[in-house]
Amino acid sequence: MPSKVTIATVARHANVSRQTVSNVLNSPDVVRDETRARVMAAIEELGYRANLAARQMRTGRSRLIGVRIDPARNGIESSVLDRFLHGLTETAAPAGYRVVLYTAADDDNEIATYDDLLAAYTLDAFVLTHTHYDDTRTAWLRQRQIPFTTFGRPWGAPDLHSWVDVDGAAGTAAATRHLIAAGHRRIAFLGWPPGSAVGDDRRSGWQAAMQAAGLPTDGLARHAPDGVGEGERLAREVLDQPDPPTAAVCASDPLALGAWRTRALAVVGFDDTAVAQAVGLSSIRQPLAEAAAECVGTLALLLGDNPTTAPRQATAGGRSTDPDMHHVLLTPRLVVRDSG
Amino acid sequence: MPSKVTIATVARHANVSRQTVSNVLNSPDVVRDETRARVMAAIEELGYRANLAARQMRTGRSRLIGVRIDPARNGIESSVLDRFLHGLTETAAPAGYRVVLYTAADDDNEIATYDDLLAAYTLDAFVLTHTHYDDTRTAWLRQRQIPFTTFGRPWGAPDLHSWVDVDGAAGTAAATRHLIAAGHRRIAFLGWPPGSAVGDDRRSGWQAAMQAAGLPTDGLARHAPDGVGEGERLAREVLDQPDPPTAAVCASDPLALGAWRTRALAVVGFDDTAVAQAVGLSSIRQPLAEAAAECVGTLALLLGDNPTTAPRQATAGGRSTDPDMHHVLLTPRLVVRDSG
DNA sequence: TTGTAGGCGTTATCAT
DNA sequence: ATGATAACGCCTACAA
Repeated sequence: MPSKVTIATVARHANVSRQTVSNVLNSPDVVRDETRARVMAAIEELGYRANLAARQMRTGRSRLIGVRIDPARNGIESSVLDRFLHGLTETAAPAGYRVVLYTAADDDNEIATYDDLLAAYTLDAFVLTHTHYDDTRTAWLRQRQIPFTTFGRPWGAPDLHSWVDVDGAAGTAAATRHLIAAGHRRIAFLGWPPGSAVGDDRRSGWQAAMQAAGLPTDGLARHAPDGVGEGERLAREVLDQPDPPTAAVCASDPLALGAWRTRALAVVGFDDTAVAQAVGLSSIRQPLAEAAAECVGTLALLLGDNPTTAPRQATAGGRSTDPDMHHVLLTPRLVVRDSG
Repeated sequence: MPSKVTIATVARHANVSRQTVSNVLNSPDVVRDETRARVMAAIEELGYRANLAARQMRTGRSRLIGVRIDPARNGIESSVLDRFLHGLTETAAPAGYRVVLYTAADDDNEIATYDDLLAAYTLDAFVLTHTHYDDTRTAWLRQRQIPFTTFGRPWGAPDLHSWVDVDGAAGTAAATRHLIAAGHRRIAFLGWPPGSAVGDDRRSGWQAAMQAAGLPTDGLARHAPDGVGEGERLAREVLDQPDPPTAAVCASDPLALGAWRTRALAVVGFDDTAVAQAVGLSSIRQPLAEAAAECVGTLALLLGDNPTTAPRQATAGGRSTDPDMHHVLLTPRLVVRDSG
């Protein structure tokens, strides 16, 4: 039973005091080489691992990071969060952190959950997803000085915390340029109703790329809630007018799939979901693993981990009062398939 | 700062000793009504929450459950695990447990991770997914008496632990009967190469239903690795023979989508993924939220939680040596859409 | 450089 | 029924 190996066991085994063992772990440079080697050998041999609960009582740090998991909403978007979550888990582990999941119905509910998670489990930090206009969560966390970063910019709010995001506008712009290069001149945009931060951003990329190419956008944008049926409807709408488009940039894969169904448009979707892969839809793919890694890196910074220190031992420093905010904007990549 | 409220604070506030507060929390029946009420009021007023790290040092229990998260393999299956994970997180919380994520490349790697998670974080239990033939993980856990349950039966191995699963054969049987009722007589099965436990199971349901209806199955089964392209190829293969089928039951949505593409077969897929929903594929849907809830229930049993006790206080009993094994087999549901 | 002495917040044991 | 005391494993002074 390896769990019974404590720091005292190691100390006895290496003929040193418990304190020396602790030093080897937390301040290796303060102990003599020969001694350190002996202690390390004992640790190895005994398969010792520091008990985090005990450590936490002293340090107040749990090495646990909270992330929300959402229900598979439209059923289609899920793969995005899924990949992000996997990336987070994978990069957090070598940094000495583990990911704890929670669910929440809305912002208020999520804040209550923070409170609970903080009080009971003493989570070290949170990664927030799905940032939106009037996001109340960030203020709550900031006020309490809880370390956190968001996957998503602080839309429409002052820029007061670290964040990581993917440049949606750059994605739709790239898609638009790709279609222009393929010879299209009339290119529509099918997106969500104005007012969703992410949706507005994606639309702006199309608009900018069109304007940069000297192409008109009047009457070429249509908006509806997400969905395949809606996508098809919007597509027929733009097609059913004088001088119809020959291509469409879409804010999501479902919308794109609907448009693609008409077989009358070249189409590019967004998020490169399983659906796009399955039916051969061109789509814009977010670098989610990278985004996750950046989130972990940001948190490590916030938590005062020394990057040069070995993962597991990295404990020392108290969390600095206000490290520079970290802002990372990643560029998505267009995946070209049959649809355009 | 609510985290500073300790059991001592409450004790002072209620004019009792710390121990009495602890009793109110862990053995409510041992304390006088009047006292309990006073303590509860203090707890409420102060917003006290037990510190789990400290509790863990005494009890050895972390109220943390480990679950593996996989990379989005084929990119299509992800939604299944995603929904399961969400269900787990959601039902674990009211039971007083939180879900911790980890990744692992293979069984050996996963076992090493158990070791780590157990030693460092003292996880209380694990939920294993993706059980398979020659699964080495369960033996390791059993040997160490680590509480766990699997989502998936112990395929081809002695039945020595609790598990929850969905009856795949029942699903394909239902799909087959549905197609028969719709008038089909020649019904193919498109699945994965023999040797995958889940795949073999799904095939058996089709076979049984066909035989029960007195219909032949000779030459109507085809196997290939998962994928849309493969599905289409298999479909053409069965169609390209004398007396071809008019319908196909498939082991997965990608295979079904490929078959559906030929427009020559009625088709039913498996897992009701986002793809099926998007393109209107009939598919068999696993009750993943229920499965997750059953897993949590099983673990609660294994961990000796008293179901009648309020969630958060439920701590008392030591884990009993060998509670009855829990086996739950859930029935999936056929979702009928355009494809058959 | 190494050892000794608390104490983090809980719960279990044992008195009262 | 309630209260004092010890102990879980670790880390951080401080002393040697």
